[in-house]
Amino acid sequence: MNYQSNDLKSILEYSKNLIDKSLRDVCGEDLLSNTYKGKGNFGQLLEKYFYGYEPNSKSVADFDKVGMELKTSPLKIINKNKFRSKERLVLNIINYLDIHSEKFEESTFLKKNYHILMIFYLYQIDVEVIDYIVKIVGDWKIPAVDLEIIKRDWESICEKIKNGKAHEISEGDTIYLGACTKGAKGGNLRPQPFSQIRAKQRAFSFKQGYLNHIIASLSNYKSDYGKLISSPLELSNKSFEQIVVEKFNPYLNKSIEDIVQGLSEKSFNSNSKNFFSNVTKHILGIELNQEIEEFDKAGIIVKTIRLKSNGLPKEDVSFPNFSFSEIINQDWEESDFKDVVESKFLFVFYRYTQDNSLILDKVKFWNMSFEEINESQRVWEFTKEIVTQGNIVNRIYEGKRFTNFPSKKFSKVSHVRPHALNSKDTYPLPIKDKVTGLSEYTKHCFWLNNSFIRDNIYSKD
DNA sequence: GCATGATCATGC
DNA sequence: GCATGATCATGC
Repeated sequence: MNYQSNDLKSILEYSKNLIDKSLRDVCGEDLLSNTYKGKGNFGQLLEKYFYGYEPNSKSVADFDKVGMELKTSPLKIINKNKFRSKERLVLNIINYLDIHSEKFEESTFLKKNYHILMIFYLYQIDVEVIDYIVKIVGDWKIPAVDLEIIKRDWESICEKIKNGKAHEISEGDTIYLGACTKGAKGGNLRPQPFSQIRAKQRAFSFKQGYLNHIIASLSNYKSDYGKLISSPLELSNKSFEQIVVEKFNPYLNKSIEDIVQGLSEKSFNSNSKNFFSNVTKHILGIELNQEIEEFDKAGIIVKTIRLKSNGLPKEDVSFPNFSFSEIINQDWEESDFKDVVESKFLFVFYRYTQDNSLILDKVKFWNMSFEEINESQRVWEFTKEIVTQGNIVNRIYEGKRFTNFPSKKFSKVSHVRPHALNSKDTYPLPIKDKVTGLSEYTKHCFWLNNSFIRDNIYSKD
């Protein structure tokens, strides 16, 4: 191979040859000789045929002489020449049995993933792996501010293991560094040191939003992001969540009119749909035309809730519509709804007073507990079952259709309801509905029950 | 007053 | 043209 494995510059220069090329372009001869059997993922093939070493899962870095790991990851294209990550980046497997005795600074995770040679290729459906085109090759290290957040993420994952709760770990527990399930669908249970309960195998991962920012930093996109935290020192005695919540403190119990007082009416027109999102940005000190960098990196979902004076949220909270034909072919582990319920949320609660003014009441970060995630899975499985059986409509009464989708009575956490322009705004049904014979149905989505938001998010702690 | 089905309005 | 956040309408 045409590089020196003990020389960073040499490795990088050699790697740049991949840009805008496929594996077939750069190592066609070796590939097409009889050693390549048309099998293997992109990363493995790249290691073997381009870098000339056998894929390994050692706990030392791939280019161990220079302390750099090799990671490959797929991109999707959003608008011409702008790339987004197709998925999270899966890092090393979490060794439940050993990790509790590690310190972050000397951890396997940090040794292996602090310095990464990132190779991003454009994923295309129905294209052979060796024909994927590499788009970005970059020498990347964890930035100092991110390192503080990642350190706390790593520690909180360890803490759960130390408390005998490895089986309750969720990606929503943490900010940038997740612990994603890895291995055979839902199976692959492993022992943990401080509990008899076996836990799903998990690996450290950079969340999808975090990867988007790595991509942006390596490809010099002009960014329209505002930062909440500019120096690692700010994180020395406060967590990220504390810092964010404290920014809301001066506005607590103030009316929405007081909060936006003196600000331009154009941006703070209370009829505008992004009004509350603008108010949140204002409170956090972010320009209105900017996105909040840390939230985007962490995939944090901000939900503004208005509580009626009796404390019940005025509305349930909706999520993106699901496709009927997709859900019947998916497992829970790969479903979009699982990603949603394993996200971290920022809830901003306003409350209507007796005289009908709206005041900022409470702000909190939240993610679903283990039991609530299981409950969401039950709702999801039931929904899948109904669509699979063609059993959507229960009866028609006075021209109105009543469905079998899981209602609020089915689960205290979540229910399924229409979410469409009108009843004619539909997605195709993979199996015709038995009662009506319909082959398409009004778009539906999963909702969080307002009573659940009151009892398990607003009222707790 | 709530649950469920239905629909609206804006911005990309 | 559609996703998203938000709201309406009706019957129990």
